[in-house]
Amino acid sequence: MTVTLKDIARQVNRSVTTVSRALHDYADVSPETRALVRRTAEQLGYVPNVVARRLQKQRADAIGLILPSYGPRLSDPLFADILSAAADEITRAGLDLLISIVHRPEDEVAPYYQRVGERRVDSVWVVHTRCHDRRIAYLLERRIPFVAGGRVLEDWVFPYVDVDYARGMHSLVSHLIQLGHRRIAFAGESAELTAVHYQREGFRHALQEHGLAIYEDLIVESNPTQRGGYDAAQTLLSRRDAPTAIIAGNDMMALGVMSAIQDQGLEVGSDVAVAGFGDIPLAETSHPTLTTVRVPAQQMGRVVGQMLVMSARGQEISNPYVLLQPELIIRQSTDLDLWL
Amino acid sequence: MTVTLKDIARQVNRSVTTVSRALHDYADVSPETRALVRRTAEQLGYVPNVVARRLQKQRADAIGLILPSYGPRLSDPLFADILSAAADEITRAGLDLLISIVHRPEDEVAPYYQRVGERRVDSVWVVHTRCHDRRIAYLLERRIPFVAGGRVLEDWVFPYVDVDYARGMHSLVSHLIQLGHRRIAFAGESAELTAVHYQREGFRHALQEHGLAIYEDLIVESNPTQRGGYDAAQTLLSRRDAPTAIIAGNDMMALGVMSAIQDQGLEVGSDVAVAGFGDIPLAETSHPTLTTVRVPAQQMGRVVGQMLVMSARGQEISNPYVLLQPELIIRQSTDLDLWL
DNA sequence: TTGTAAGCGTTATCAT
DNA sequence: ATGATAACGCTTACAA
Repeated sequence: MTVTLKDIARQVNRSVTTVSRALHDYADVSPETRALVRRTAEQLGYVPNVVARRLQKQRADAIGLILPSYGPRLSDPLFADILSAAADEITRAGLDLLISIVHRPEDEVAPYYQRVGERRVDSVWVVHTRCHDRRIAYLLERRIPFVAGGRVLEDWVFPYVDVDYARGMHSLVSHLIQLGHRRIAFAGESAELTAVHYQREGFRHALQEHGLAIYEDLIVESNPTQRGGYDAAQTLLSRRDAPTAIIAGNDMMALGVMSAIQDQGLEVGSDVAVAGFGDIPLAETSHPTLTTVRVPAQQMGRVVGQMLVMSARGQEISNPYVLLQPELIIRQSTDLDLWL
Repeated sequence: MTVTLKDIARQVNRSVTTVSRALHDYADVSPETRALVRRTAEQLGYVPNVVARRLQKQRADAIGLILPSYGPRLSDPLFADILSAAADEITRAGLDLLISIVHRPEDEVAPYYQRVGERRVDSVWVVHTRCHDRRIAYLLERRIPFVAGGRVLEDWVFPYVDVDYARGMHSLVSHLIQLGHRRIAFAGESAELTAVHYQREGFRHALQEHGLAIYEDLIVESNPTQRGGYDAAQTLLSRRDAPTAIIAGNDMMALGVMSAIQDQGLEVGSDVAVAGFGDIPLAETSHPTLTTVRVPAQQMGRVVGQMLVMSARGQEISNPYVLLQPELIIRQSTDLDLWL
């Protein structure tokens, strides 16, 4: 049924070797043979068997993404954009992108070793890094090629792409302070996550720099969902000395924060300012529109995709430590006068 | 560096054949040998090379998802949930799920043939089916194993999982009519999509059944985004004889519809009723909360995943035509009295 | 310019 | 109960 090099070879009365070389445009094949082989291959509908090639080349030509079900959800718009862009880069390069889901934290490292050991993939993509990430330690220890979406707080050396959350947070807090806010809160996901760690760091640093007090009870942890934002805001607003501004770790949380404020009969932007991180499409169309720190998701995806390709090919990664700069997008939720 | 069967064989002084059989629990291996082999494999850290196995078995043990960049976005919450559940089923079965992105409609069929021909995948998953879908025609013609997420309007026979949009729409329209609405609009994506076709069909059918006129100019097409819903609502509301209820093809569009209504100074739920399809998390937390036809995304994913696994294994699919029933979720956007 | 032969790591067939 | 041999489809020394 399926056509192999052997079939072509028989047809054109040449050896399999010659056919292989002809198809790969080797110089030491006569033009006539090359043409004949190509024509015949076309005619017979030859499609190379990549599995055989992989066995011979000892390369899987594939990249693995292991997605913790407790980690970034595919439905997270930002992550979806990153993933799309990365998948695009990877398929463009002729490699496969394999996705698998892992449910329990205790199973989170084994799949990496397994997939690489089994030769399913050449390199893996680690997402949602934590400050002290077992996965990274494991991969480094076993010398498994990988690229991380995010840094860690250890002084380990490995390729990563990350966003400068501290800087983004700094410009956001400065913006709020300029508007006169003195009691600013931050609600983020677990501080175990490197991203959240840097958000908190930027938060504290900005307050300090402006000579403002840091109220630790205004730094809270919550789920990275709209619901999580809602709950956190409720708690914060019920405090005596409630904050006049609430920053959320991501835009979905920020939308939840806005809901909570509105449900208390307060006005977002005047009574309480709100801001998020990400700049998902909803940020622009919410009521009021949402001030946010834009994360360059597509660029992240492109870059991480390219790095993964190099890593999978065993090439040196040209620029292995990439820190992308976010951009502050000011909208109505911090400044109602804005009519965008 | 990497341990193969040969290494184990040498170590235990047996043939490669025996080692292979021992590891696969064949009956014709002595208990001692089996134990010895297992122990040694463990000790040496043997990991089977699936590429070699695939070549020998002539199976890729993998499933391909080819995602049109103009089709369902990964960030579509519903699709993300379907995909997660399917990926879970697939990896549980020991198969790989490969994702690739295709950009141009003219390139949308070739990748299927290529991936299967190259033996990268055994079976493919077609999403976002259209009424007359070239992809399905192509796959059937070439006898490529596949499972479709959605039906077509041809009388072709192939395995699919779909949602009964017509029925969902019917109960939604009935609900609105009961509330007294007579001018109901529907804004959906292109009617080329089977899902939208059935939504329209259910829409017309429900009106007919209740003896109401069908105003064709209240059936409009728009992008499946919040923006698309916003624009469609603006157009609809500017008509003389504007509708008193607007149904959107999905929840994101419905949110856009709500924004447009609010921006015109009208109240959602009293002045104009709004409903969507999907029941994404945002539907429950929007202001007002959104009436919607719940799509059982996770179940869809599980089912399609299981079907793909059977298909990839060359097994007969036990129940190849699955039509899942949606559920009407009534919230404030059609009935402001509801205090949920 | 072309061909022969070996090898990638596994499984299957057929002996012993 | 075990082993020798071939085969899966391809690439690549090496030889001619």
